Amino acid sequence: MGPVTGIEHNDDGKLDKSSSALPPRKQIANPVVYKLVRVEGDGRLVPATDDEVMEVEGFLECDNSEMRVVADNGQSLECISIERSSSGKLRLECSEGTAEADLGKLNSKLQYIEQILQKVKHEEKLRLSCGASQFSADKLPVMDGKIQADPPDQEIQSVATSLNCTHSNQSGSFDQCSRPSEGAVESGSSAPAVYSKLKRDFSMFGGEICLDKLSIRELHELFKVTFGRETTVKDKQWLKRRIAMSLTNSCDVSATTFIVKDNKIVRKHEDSSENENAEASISLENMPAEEDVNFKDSSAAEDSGFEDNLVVPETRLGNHNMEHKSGSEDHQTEQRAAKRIRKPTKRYIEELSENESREHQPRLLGSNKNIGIGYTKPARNASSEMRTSITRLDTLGGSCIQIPCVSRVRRSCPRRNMTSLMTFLQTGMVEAEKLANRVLGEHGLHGSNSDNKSPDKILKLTSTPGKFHQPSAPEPGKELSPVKCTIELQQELKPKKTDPSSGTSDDDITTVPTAKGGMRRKHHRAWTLVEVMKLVEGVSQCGAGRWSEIKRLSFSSYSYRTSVDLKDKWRNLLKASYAPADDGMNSRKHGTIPIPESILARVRELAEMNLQVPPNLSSSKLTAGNVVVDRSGLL
DNA sequence: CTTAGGG
DNA sequence: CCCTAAG
Repeated sequence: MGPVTGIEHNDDGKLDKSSSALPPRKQIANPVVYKLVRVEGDGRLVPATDDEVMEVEGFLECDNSEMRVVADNGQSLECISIERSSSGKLRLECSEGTAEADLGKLNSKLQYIEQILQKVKHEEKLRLSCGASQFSADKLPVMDGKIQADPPDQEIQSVATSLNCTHSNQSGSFDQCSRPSEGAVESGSSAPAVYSKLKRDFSMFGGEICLDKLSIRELHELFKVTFGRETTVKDKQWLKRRIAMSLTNSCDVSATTFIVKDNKIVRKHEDSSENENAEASISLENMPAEEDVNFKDSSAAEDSGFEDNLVVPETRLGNHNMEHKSGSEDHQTEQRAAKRIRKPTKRYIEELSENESREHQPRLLGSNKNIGIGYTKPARNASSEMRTSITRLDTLGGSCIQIPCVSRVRRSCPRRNMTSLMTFLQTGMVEAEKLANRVLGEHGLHGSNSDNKSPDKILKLTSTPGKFHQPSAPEPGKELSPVKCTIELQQELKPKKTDPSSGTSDDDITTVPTAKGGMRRKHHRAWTLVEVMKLVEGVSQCGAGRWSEIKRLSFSSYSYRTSVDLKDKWRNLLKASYAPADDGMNSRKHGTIPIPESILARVRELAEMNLQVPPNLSSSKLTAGNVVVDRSGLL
């Protein structure tokens, strides 16, 4: 959803929290050291600035006491099953490996949760503005307009689900926790089960309503109780919102599971006020109810598809819960929810999209739209990407966004990095896709999503969250792979089949977007043996120097090889054939592919031929045919 | 536009 | 590979 209405600040999204140094006590208690870092688009972690730290500080402080618990538990418990990678924005760095992973998960979850919350909030606001407020009045008091609930939305459900999911992880303890008064909480929901659950969760808000009546001083107290720290903020709205958030979070936390935590929370609430207590209990209740089921659902949802933002939110929720569990208290969660939330993500996304859009979009639009779609399928491993893509969707609005993501991915991976296996798969897949596309039509519209899908899938499977290199379908993926034979065969076949139309598709792959004046061409494509052979053959047939002709005859399929390229390559071949004479070995330079002696020999012959023949050839094109014959005979 | 050659 | 000059 769009902009974050309720959220005040925003971290840019990239920021992450974690922290180590800031709160002294935390360090003491917690064996794990957290560091606040910003995750750059490329995945690098950059130390957070003071400002950023400040933003997050609150969380840290609050967490101090519990963080440790979380960490411990988290490690042993396995905080999150959901694996959304932190690729995007936030990431926790931990000194401890295990903790690290968990934390990362938690963070990602938090992010999702935040997003959801924002979304909900946003919706609520809208609703309120529309006059829907009545709705919330009784059942769900509107906290700040934040979340209330209109359960009808799937989003809410998803949220609930996610919450439950979290619980499920730690299910054992949960059950014990309690679900005392589900009925009471539910108050009047005629909605479906899920819905009702939500309501329950939100019932907490009921307490919130009271917030409105509270004086600032009272709010401060409440704040203190809730977050364990005092606040000097005089903004009533802010306080209310904050508290509301914390409450919401607390619910999650309870869900998360730790009894201990629950206890803590409960205590707090008790101290603070009746309302809070009620909420806490409620939240607990809610969570436990659907634990397992929810969890599964959420995961399923992810897998099923990201089309809806909702899905993402779910995931996030899960993460969020995890975090709570990990150690963050209400207030932590709250802060995140309030601050981090989506905005950052959006920005982040936008930035990314911009960068990529320059180069990728043009290409994508023209040739591969499908790819984007394919991504939609969520893969856990690819979570980071997924996220990105999703985000993009939000930003751009619409399916279009997805495409960019894909392109982006492609971009990131120059192509070759993928393992040979990948290449192999890709080649096959890509070609198949291309063929299909071509058959369908070159328009670039490819009607077949399926084509895209498969590649995407592969990519997802293969690729790891981190950086993602994907050779990507769009690319011809011909020669890159180390495995020459297979690839070569494919390549050869492919060109012939696709030749006619291939030009277009190839272009996509190869062309260089060159936005400004910068990038000129593609990312150097290594010459494959097949290509070299073709070149030699072409030269033998057409004669050296008639590159355009050779290009047409032998390289029509390879759009990325221009006549100039052929010429250059030939030049290199000549050099190679002559100079090193042969190492004795077929292989040539390290990086370059080994050129079989036979080919070199042939190149030499042709070279000699050219020396002799040139006059003849040059004499006339018409004679070319004759010339060719002669040559062949000579050879 | 195609070649040829230098970077 | 890229760029440019020359035809």
